[in-house]
This record gives sequence, structure tokens and C-alpha cells, in this order.
Amino acid sequence: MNLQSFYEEVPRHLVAVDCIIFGFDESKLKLLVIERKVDPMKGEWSLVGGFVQTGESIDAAAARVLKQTTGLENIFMDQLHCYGEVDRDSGARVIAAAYYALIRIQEHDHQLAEEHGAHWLELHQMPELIFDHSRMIADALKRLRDNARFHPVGFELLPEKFTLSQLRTMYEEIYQETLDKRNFRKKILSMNILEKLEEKDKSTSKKGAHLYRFDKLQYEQLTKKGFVFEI
Amino acid sequence: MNLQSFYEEVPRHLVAVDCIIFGFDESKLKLLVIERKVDPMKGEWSLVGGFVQTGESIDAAAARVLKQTTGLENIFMDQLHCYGEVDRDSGARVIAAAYYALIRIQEHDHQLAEEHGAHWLELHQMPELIFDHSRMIADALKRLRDNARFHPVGFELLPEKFTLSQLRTMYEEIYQETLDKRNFRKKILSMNILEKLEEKDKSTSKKGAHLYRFDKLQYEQLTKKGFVFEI
DNA sequence: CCAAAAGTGTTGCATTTACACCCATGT
DNA sequence: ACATGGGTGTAAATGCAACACTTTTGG
Repeated sequence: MNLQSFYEEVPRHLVAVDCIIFGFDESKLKLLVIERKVDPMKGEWSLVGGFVQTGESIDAAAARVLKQTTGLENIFMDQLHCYGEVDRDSGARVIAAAYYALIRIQEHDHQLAEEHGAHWLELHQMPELIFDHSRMIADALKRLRDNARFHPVGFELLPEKFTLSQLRTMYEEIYQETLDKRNFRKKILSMNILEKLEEKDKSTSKKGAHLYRFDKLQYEQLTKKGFVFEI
Repeated sequence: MNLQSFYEEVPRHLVAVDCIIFGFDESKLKLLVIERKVDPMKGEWSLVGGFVQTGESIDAAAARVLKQTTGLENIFMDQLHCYGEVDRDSGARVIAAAYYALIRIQEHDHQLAEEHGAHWLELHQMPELIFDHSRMIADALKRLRDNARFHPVGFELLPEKFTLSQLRTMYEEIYQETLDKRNFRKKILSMNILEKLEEKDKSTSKKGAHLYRFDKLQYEQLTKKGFVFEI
């Protein structure tokens, strides 16, 4: 068998990417889903997705799909899982690599999203989605929870400057449990990975809450010395 | 655009599976690697792999590849990651889903493995492998460590009956750190997920060490009640 | 002046770590 | 009788969870 035939005898497959895009809007964890515009399943709820092109890495395909619907680039995005059941897509045999992304919901291109039929829905009011997309969402949520516990990825969901209340609320949303205000503060501040700003956010109280910024550089320094983030 | 053309316009890809097969041989964590028998890279070290066939799920393809080289079925196997860089395989554009498996090294078909040019190599004397296979191994090891910390997957590497010393040695191998004998015993026994057998293993000491068996059913019961395994 | 969110410490309890000697037995 | 790995308990330190009041200020 020569080199040529070794690869040529092998069947080829459609490969798609699907994106589970998380956003945090004030106090709620939300997902970007679209009304599907193509058959099969036209009009049904779906994740945003697309096919991997020739000469395009699957990571690049996922980034492209994300940009198409949100206008955003250089976003936190991680491969979730590759779904390869033969009949998972009712239109054809499609292997799907799912990616989950954490974006700052405020910063995305609302108009672009609207043009694509995209909607931000809260997690607990998610409708049934096509194919195995509901399963993907369940898997992504589990992954987000696992990941956010030991890595400071949550900050990707918040504006650059945030209050400790916002931060705590975000974690409460992710884990669906209330966190003690004092213990949370103590823990997160003791990590020394937040930069306290002079500015205050007065939008939610008369007194105003200090704004903080995640100090990524400092986090990386500490990590090298053995520090492990944990919520 | 009709349904037919929607899928037909899309490029198709070769999809491979590669298996990172871990085994624990007495006291060492090992990996099954082969001397590649086809071009390109014939004769180089490689993970065992194969192409996803038409009508075959990617999980099934991985299970098939595992069986081909070890003779084993119904093995703990988890998808690691899908590697999709365009140039990762120098022979053609191939998207690879990597799986990692934990097997009881004693139970595999040695002869079959040998026929496939397979060798068990210790982790820290692993040669350079083709393509991105070394990267896959690094990722798999990290995943094994993450997974074994909170899930009782380590038992998949041990014989059905094992001593606490074997169990501890296995974790020491996985994490490359020594564990206190008494504290380890205390912790693992307090979980109530091990069944103590009457039998003793006298192969490593005059006195003989009690054999234990992982009680999977019990573990699942406890898990339902909120128990979380942790080493 | 009052409503509403921000900010602040202490204590008991549980968990984790460190650590050293006796036991059983085959040779 | 002795060498070898198996098996056992306690005390100190650390980390974690529970808990309530004061501060600020815009309206």
C-alpha cells in the first residue's frame, strides 16, 4: 500500500463546530441560542454552529462562528467535547466539536446577534434544542462549574471593573447556591489576585461599592509559585 | 438552498481516533505505544489509532482500536480532546479525536499487542512520538490526574483484588509524590467504598497484606447521597 | 431620617498533617 | 532470631463555616 492509497481509502466526514456561549447579564447566567434558519429543523432552537472548512483548524472554525454571531474576537473559548454518534444530526452524518465560550454580554454586537436570529435565554428557561444540543448545554454547564472552581475563568463573564457583590452573584448563579458574603470576601481578597480601584460603583447603592479588577499577571506569578485558585 | 445542497457544499474530512492507553504494572505507570507500520513516519513511535468509518461512532472507533491492540472490551475510556490543527498530520489533513483508556495491564492480550508492534513504556522514559502524539500524552496525563483526584477511576488500573499498598503506590505513581501510609489508609477506608476480603496477598511480605475490592455499587449509592470521592 | 446595600471579625468545629512503633511470619 | 513489609493512634495546626452589626449616603 503506498502513501497515496493509505489515506484515499478512508471515508471522509462532515465536521461541524457548535458554540455554547455563556453570558452574565447583571445577575443572570444566560446562553446565546438561535432560531435555526436552515433545514432540517428550520425554526427550531439551536446552538450557533458551522462547518469546518478546508484549511481551517477546528479552533479557528469555532472562533469564526463566535465572531459571526457576536462580533467578538480573542474570547475565552475551550473545546468541550466532540460528539460523534452516527445519527446525532438528522440531516446527515455530522461529527460535531462543541466549544464553550465565556463572553462579556455587554460587549457583544447586539445588532449582529439579532440579524442571526440569536437570543439570550436564561439557563433555567431553556427550551428543547435540536439534535443533541440540549445535551451539549448540560455538559457545558457541568464543565463551566468544574472549571470555574479551580480557575479564574469567571472574570471572563464580568466587565473589566466589577464589584465584589457582582463577583459573588456570578458564582452564586453558576453554582446555584448562596455564598456567605463575609467568607467570600475574605477568601477572594486573601488570594491577592484582585486590584482594588479608587472608583466606586454607585449604581446599586447609595454608599457605593468599590470596583476591582482581576490582576491576571499577578495570578500567573502566584500560579508559578504553586498557588491554586479555588472558590 | 435546499436540504441536499446545504450539506453537499460542505468539505469533508478524515477523522481519526488515537488512544492513550494507561496501564499500571506492579509499581509503574505505563503507556502502550507502537512502532508505526505505515507511511508517513513508518518506524517511528506512535499512539495506536485508526480512522472513523462510515456508520461508526467515534466512541465505537476508539473502542475498536483499543480492542485491536489489546483484545479488551468494556474498558474505562474517555474522550480526551479533539485535535484539529490543519497540519497536525504530515500525510493529510486529519482531525483526531484522542481517547484515554485505563486498563488492567495483566489482562490484555500480550501476543496480540506484540503482533501490532506495541510496547509498554514507562511515562518518564517516553520517546518523542510522531505528529502531536507527545502533546496528547501530556494532555492525557493531566486529565488522568484531574480525574483520578475526584473519581475512583484508579481502580480500573488495578486487578479486581488489590492491597492498600498497591493502591497507594498507584496514586504515588500518578501524582509523582509520596503519600503518608497511615493517612492514606485512614482516608480511603473512611470512605466505605472498599470491601475487605479474607484473602491475603503474601507475594510482597511474610506477614501478607489484606486484599480489598472496590465496591462500585456502594460508591454509587453514596454518590447519590452527596458523597464525593477525593484523594 | 430612613432605606438599602457595603463593609467588617471572631469562634467553634472539622479536616488535615505530621509522626514512630509493634505485628506476623518465612527464611 | 531477624528482616521485611503490614498495620495501627494521637496531637497540633490549619482551614472552613456560621453568624450580626455598623457605615454610608441619596432621596
